[in-house]
Amino acid sequence: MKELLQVFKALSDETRLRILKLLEHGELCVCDVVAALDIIQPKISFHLGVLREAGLVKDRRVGKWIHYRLDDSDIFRRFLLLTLHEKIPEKAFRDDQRRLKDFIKTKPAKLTCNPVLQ
Amino acid sequence: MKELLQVFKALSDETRLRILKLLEHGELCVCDVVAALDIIQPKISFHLGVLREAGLVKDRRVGKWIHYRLDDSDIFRRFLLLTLHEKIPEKAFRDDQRRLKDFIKTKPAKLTCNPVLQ
DNA sequence: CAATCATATAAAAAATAATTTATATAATAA
DNA sequence: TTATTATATAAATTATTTTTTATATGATTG
Repeated sequence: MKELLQVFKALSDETRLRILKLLEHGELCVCDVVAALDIIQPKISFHLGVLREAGLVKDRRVGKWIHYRLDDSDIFRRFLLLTLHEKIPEKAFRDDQRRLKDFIKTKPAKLTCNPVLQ
Repeated sequence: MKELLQVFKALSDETRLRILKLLEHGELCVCDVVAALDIIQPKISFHLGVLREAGLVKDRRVGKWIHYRLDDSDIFRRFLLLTLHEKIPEKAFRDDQRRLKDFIKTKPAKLTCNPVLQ
């Protein structure tokens, strides 16, 4: 009950949906998300924390970076994430995707942070 | 997107989950819900409004009463409601169910309002 | 080990949502 | 048609959540 509420609350915010959509294609570090959404870092950290507490994302430290990825180990959350990705068209957050691309392109040093995206 | 947010927000409140759980077994009028949840009427009306706006319940007038029922005409909402009913044990809101029963029992005149429950 | 970089957290401020109280509306009953 | 019953709505208050600003932590690099 409390858990259900926590998951629904986590999904009740546009910034957080943007983050989840961004993570659809794989793991990202906080600074990637900051750049993609063009939102200040403490705000992103706050929202990532809400998503983590709700069990919708997982984090792991990689050197001085912290990487976040979707957590679909639970079937209920997995369905919600699938629905989200299906219901929200790619173009809805086209700008986020573009800024992410640009950020990664213009920062070759960043590749140590996110080898997945090379 | 806006619609998704609206649905998740509607599900992010304990009172509203109690209402949805109560409606699992069929249509009820506002005064039934008021009695079952033991919550003042304007508050119940407010929450029913939120659920209605989100497309999770439907209403219809029956004489001077207004009946509410789950609206599962959309597959996404239907899944959410099913999950809710599956994830929240019956006993979680046992008191609500009991108060509803008592209310209906002690008000025979009410049967005009809710023939379903005779 | 001092400086820097990436991220988290705390405190204050701002925004949003829920609750209460009072009143309006609409249907029915007297 | 007046009174009553069921429900909705508006305004004011309270509570919760989000945002901002400032600072702390922890790892890395020079």
